[in-house]
Amino acid sequence: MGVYRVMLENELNELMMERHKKLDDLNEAGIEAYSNDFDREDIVADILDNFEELEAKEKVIKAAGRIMAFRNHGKSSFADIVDMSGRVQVYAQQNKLGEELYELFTSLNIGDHVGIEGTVFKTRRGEISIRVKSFKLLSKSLRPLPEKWHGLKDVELRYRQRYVDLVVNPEVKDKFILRSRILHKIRSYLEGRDFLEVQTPLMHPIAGGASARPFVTHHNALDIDLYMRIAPELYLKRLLVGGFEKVFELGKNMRNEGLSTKHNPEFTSLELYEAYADYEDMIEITEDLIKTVAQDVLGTLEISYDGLEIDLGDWDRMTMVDSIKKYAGVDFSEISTVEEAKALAKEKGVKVDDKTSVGEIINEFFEEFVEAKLIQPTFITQYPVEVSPLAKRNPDNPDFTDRFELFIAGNEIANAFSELNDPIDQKGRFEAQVSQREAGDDEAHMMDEDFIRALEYGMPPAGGLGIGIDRLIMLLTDSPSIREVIFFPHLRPEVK
RNA sequence: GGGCCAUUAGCUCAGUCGGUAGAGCACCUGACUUUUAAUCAGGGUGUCGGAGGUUCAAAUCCUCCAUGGCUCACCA
Repeated sequence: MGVYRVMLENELNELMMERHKKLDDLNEAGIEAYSNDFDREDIVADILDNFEELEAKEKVIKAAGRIMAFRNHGKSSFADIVDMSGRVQVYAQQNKLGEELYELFTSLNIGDHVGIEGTVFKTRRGEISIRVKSFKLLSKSLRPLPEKWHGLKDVELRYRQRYVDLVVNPEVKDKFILRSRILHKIRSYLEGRDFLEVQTPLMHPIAGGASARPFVTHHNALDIDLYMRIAPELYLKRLLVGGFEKVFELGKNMRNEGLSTKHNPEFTSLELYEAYADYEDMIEITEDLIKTVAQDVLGTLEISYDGLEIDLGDWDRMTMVDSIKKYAGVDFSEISTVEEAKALAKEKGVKVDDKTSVGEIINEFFEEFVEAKLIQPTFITQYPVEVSPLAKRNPDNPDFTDRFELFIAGNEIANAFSELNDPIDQKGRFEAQVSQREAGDDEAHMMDEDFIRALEYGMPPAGGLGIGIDRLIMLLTDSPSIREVIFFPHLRPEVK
């Protein structure tokens, strides 16, 4: 024991040395520093809620938690212990515990976990407290926690050591509790509408369903490379072929792209598919879902995000071409050839050298001039077919698809369309994507023969919807970075 | 990948013009049996992110590197 301390002596700062010394002392005294021999019977919130009754009955309560503060007064001491439900003060007195036990109590550190047995009372100042009859050390903490008043601010440390962030910054824990409630509410909402939650593969032989660079991994026994999924879309649509009419999957996607405040390599999405529905139905469900979740977890539809006031009760809608007319003053309904579109782009200073179709140029204009301006919830509809390889064409204008994306606060939150169920059209779209791939676009879709085969058996017409859950949670929790709503965001490996 | 900014004690932060490295919290010692960021007295615990360079002298000036943040590019 002491040997361990000596071994580490050169690597430990003085605060850690003190704690290792205390651990040595405990071991020498035969006291278990990591005991599991304590049956917690009461959680803090219940103690606070039922104080009068517990006090009247002189009930001996058994609570456990982490020590977060110490106020030592000589022959008596106060400490705060915290469990998942809250904080309560405990009060230890030398004449109640005996000299030896009392000394052990005062030698505890902030960060230690203890089990406390005692009765409740109120102090002069009216604070509900537990008078310690006995206690047990459940886990000796060997590292000092950050300062009690300022907490942990260093962003890098907060992400690398999220466990510490969660201990000392209560608002961080609250945010993740809210995240959990949002996920729960989404599930219960969809189950209420008779959707079935399903799980499809995370490892795909062909990465499909989105335009993105995949991660590659290797299966040893089969000796094949597999892609980590970039979207569950093509598998969920196979389920529509199989006869499931309302399905959703809430899970992770992985994309091998840069990191930013809006991008984490793995992120959570909701995808849902409803047979015999179309993108108009998806607009309805998107709006209703987000309103329901916001009202339920926030109690209001009026939210503030990054200093912007957003009314989730007020939803706008316009076509992509109309939005470009509105924000860029350019009318693409007058344009029919790539040459005209490129001339327009040059005039407006939009880079379109690598673009080969009007649709791609329209999309470029949209991203350049419109996206960031869409602060209030806005559905942008009618996307060009060239940038929508899985969406059904609009019957009246086959250059565009029955698709929408939802923007709030300048961020894309959802993407949905009437699903393309014509196998021949789908095959043609894949082929167009494959030639883009061959031309060097490694984010273009791959050909998925099995998916075409599935469509050939017949997929019912359907509406499909994808929601970026992390971005939705950012919006609902007023978080400026996706890293604030993901427990362990990806960072470069720690260098020592 | 480009630009800008940051990195000082376990944590939060000061550090002037280049001249002996500081505070609060935490921690240790002592006093104190109802405190509330308890109080009082004493104690500074450090590879100033790393490596070079300029200088009599570098936390401070210069170069490179590392990590992080913001931003642009990229990307749904």
